[in-house]
Amino acid sequence: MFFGEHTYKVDDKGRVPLPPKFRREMKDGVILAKGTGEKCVAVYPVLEWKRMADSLATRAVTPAHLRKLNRAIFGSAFSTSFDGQGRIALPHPLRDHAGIADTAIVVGANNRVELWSEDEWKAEKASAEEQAAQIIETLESSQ
Amino acid sequence: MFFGEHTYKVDDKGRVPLPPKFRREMKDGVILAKGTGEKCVAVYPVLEWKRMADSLATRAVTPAHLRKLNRAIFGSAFSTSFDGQGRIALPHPLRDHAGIADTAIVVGANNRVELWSEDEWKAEKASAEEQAAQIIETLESSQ
DNA sequence: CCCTTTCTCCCCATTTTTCCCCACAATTGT
DNA sequence: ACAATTGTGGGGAAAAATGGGGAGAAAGGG
Repeated sequence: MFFGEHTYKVDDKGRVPLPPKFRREMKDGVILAKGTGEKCVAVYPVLEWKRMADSLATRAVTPAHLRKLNRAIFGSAFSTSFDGQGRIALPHPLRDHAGIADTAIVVGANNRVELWSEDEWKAEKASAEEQAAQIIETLESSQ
Repeated sequence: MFFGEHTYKVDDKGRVPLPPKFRREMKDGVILAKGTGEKCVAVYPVLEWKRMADSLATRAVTPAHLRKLNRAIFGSAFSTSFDGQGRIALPHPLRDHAGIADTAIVVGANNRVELWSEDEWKAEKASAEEQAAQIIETLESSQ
């Protein structure tokens, strides 16, 4: 389980540290993938990612469908691990996708970790909080 | 398992490098074939390709059917291996089929690798991601 | 049948990138 | 206050990306 929001520098070699607590849950290696829908990079512990990939693959209805699905799932995923200082290297396609320059916001999101650029995160957080507030409103008014 | 999306130059002799991780899984040689259905080149490790060809052959319903199948499978397949720099040479028929000019997108898709032209990949990726997103939606909402 | 041309394959060279290691400052916990 | 951990920055060795050169095989035309 990953919690919290942390800010880290991305050095000019594209390396990002993760919080020590996160590393300990990911020492077997991680899978980097594009955040589905959002402009961020998703970081999964390998086991968690395999579980997800399997449950997706079983939804394929035809061979052509499965090929396409594999392309989407595996094509956007990169396998990597930590260096001696607890950093991971961001592949260029992913860094571009998330628009991450020299600062990354590292966000714990239950079963995965997400990396955001400062700008995208600010926008996402604002809209997330607004939506959450609305949901809470409707919940409370229906009591 | 093949992961990720990588961009490589195709030199004027039609040679394409593959990522080092892919080479290590393919050092016994590879089979190049037309992507079934899609405008791409499929690259299989020999063992994986044999497994596939066998499983197809056992489903042939008549001898004539089997002959036709063999022609289709083996006729468009090329056996090759890596040169000293980790490149494979693309036979002309395949390069034409995939419309690959001077840049190839190398996509890991689980048990195989695919080579795409920039344009075809852009289109395919968009539709593949859309499909995946739909499935993810249904997964999440069914939880 | 032989010569020419093309293509393939293998080797070498250069630049770029990646990876692994070390160093130091800042922070945390004891 | 001290020791250990963590954030940040680089240096240097190794690997990888890219580009050609040239020998030999295959193809094609006279």
